[in-house]
Amino acid sequence: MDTQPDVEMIEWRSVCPISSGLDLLGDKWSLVIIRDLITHETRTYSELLSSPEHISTNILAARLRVLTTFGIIERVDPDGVARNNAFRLTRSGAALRPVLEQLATWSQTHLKRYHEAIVNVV
Amino acid sequence: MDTQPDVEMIEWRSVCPISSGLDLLGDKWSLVIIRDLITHETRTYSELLSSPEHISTNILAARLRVLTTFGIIERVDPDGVARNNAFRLTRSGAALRPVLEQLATWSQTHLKRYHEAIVNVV
DNA sequence: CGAATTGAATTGCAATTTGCAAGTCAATCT
DNA sequence: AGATTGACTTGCAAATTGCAATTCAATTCG
Repeated sequence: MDTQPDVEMIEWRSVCPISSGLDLLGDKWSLVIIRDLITHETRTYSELLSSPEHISTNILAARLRVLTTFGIIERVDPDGVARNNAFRLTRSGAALRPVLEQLATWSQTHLKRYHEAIVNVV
Repeated sequence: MDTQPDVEMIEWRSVCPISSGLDLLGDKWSLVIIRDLITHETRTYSELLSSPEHISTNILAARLRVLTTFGIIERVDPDGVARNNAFRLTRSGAALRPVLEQLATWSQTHLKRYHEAIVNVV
């Protein structure tokens, strides 16, 4: 991951919208970050770090950069001091809500037998 | 990945259904395999290999094993000869269709500006 | 006002995962 | 019977992930 990630960084495996969505978001962390921003509106770097899944600092920074590059999240007050900045979903990012809702619904009904502590959020 | 994967192989990062779904399916290949089985009902190993995304043989075998372990796919004619076997979605796997539909819809509307060749499937 | 603290990262390195190429092995065609 | 095909497995290199430590500027504290 470079310091200035470009939109060209992603290799689209095919013209399929499903595989293309996964080319960008198909990893263990991106949608967790987006979940936090759906439930909390805005979150700072350290608030995102404090989520129960324990993302590590370098991975968080890298994902935030990519998500920003692709217009899924944006900084609040981007010209102020870094310390007080936070991230929020763009229109595009907010449009992922139905994807997460469907995933949550599926997990709640089909994963409970393997992971009893799983909770219902939808 | 062991030869006989167990349900214990996955470490659930939290009790959140979204992160838990991603613990199992949050990689670049699982949902691509599931997409193929949604659109084709049953597929053999080599048919899955021939998809345009070009999964490699070891990754495909590993993912099929995990998806089978978690009851998302199953073999057709599991007692026959391996050569003629194929995979198909279980009820649980078929229930992922809305997740993929929502992802496809999102990609079609929000990824086209970065990946012009993306096609509409929903 | 200077020192310690905090928030937002970056860097180095080890461990894990991914991916390519080649090999295995049993079941069919020829 | 020999070659081929389908379904994998194995070995190894490359890329990614994750942990720990470090940096660095902006507050807060004494």
